[in-house]
Amino acid sequence: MARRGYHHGNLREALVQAALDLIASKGPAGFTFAEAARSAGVSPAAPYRHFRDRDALLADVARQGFERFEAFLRTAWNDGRPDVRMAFGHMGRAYLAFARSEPAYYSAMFEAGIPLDDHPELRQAGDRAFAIVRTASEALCASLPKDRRPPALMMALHVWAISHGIASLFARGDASRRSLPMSPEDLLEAAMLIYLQGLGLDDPR
Amino acid sequence: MARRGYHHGNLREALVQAALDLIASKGPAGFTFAEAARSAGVSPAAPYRHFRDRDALLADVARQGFERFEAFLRTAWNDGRPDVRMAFGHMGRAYLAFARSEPAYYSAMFEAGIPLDDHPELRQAGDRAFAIVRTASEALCASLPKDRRPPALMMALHVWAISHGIASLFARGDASRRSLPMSPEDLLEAAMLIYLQGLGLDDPR
DNA sequence: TGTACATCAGTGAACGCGCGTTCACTGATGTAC
DNA sequence: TGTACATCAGTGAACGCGCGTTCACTGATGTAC
Repeated sequence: MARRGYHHGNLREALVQAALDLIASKGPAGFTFAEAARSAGVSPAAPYRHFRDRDALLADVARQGFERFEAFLRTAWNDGRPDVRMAFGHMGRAYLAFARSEPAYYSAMFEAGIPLDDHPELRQAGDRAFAIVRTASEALCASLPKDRRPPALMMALHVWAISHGIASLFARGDASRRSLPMSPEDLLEAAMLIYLQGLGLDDPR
Repeated sequence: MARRGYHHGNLREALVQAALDLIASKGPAGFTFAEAARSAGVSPAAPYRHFRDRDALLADVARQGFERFEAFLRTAWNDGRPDVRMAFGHMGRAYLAFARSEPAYYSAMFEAGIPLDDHPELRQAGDRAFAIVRTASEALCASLPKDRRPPALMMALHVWAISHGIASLFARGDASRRSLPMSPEDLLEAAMLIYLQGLGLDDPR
């Protein structure tokens, strides 16, 4: 984070990184513009060159988070390889892995209370991440006989909700996490197995 | 909220109510001790007669929330009447109804980031609410043949997670709620039907 | 290659604000006798 | 029933603090010619 003279060189990114550190240690509400500036080694007025205000920075963090999340899920899904069922499982584990390894991003994305109506680019980034889950759900639905095929959108919403529920109750990295008699990953995997069985997708093993 | 002279008469409750209003409109982070005092019509020093500090008030709101939540779920479950399956459905709908009608409580309970280690009474209140879900899950599991009976605790965790996921993504009352092509209640009910089918509980209808 | 100048990204001092918290205090309440 | 007094729940003024934001400014960068 070394300054190279009067100009910082990379202040915008440094502020985002500082915000992430602050969010990680104090939650989205504990993050302040002034402290982000301080930890980037810059005067309190400098951030205004890059962000309209505090909320704009927070929204940008959330947007970047959704973009990383999308890329992360996409990689795990890997276009349904080696097979749809395995890829689906990978995606679920990736969801939890992201929430655990990037609690600050996750928190900015889902818990900062940013009004989506004021930040259309944020909603769109979130929609793009959800689209991965939806694509995966469509592939899985397509493997069911036509007469008992559930709506893929509904399935995607179910998967998202259970993943988010487990992540925010049991896998977040802060002190309000509940303890659990098993790993969040195992809990999610078991839920998915039962759910898919309910849809008529027999366990291939 | 009329004062009856020098003594307020009911300041403790008035502060809790003020905190709920503030949380409802600005989130748990937007709530301040000073503003709660102001809206209770009392000097900024008065709250210290009833709460050690700001966090103590917030934790008390969350604790009361869990107690109401527990009572609410208990009533909906109604000891498994008229039958276990219907009562289970009632409980699920009650979960969402609580999140929607009491967003401030829900937010204090699950999103305020209160460290559970510092507030054992809060963890206990949460555990008691969860116990309702667990009792209901046990009753449902008991109706399955012994050799394919899943662990009731796991089932309870699944139910809690999917309910919480749907509530916090789609049923919360603020601007960061996602829109949905169906009601949260229908989404949850469909998920539960599929899940129970996966466990081998045939739809009784 | 050198120079003038526009543009950009920072400074630093200042502001008003509301917060959490403390303090010595005082008005009201309730109880012992 | 009356009175003295302990206790309780409030006051109001004050404090130090860190915040978000603004302003006129200045140092650095890059580009036209």
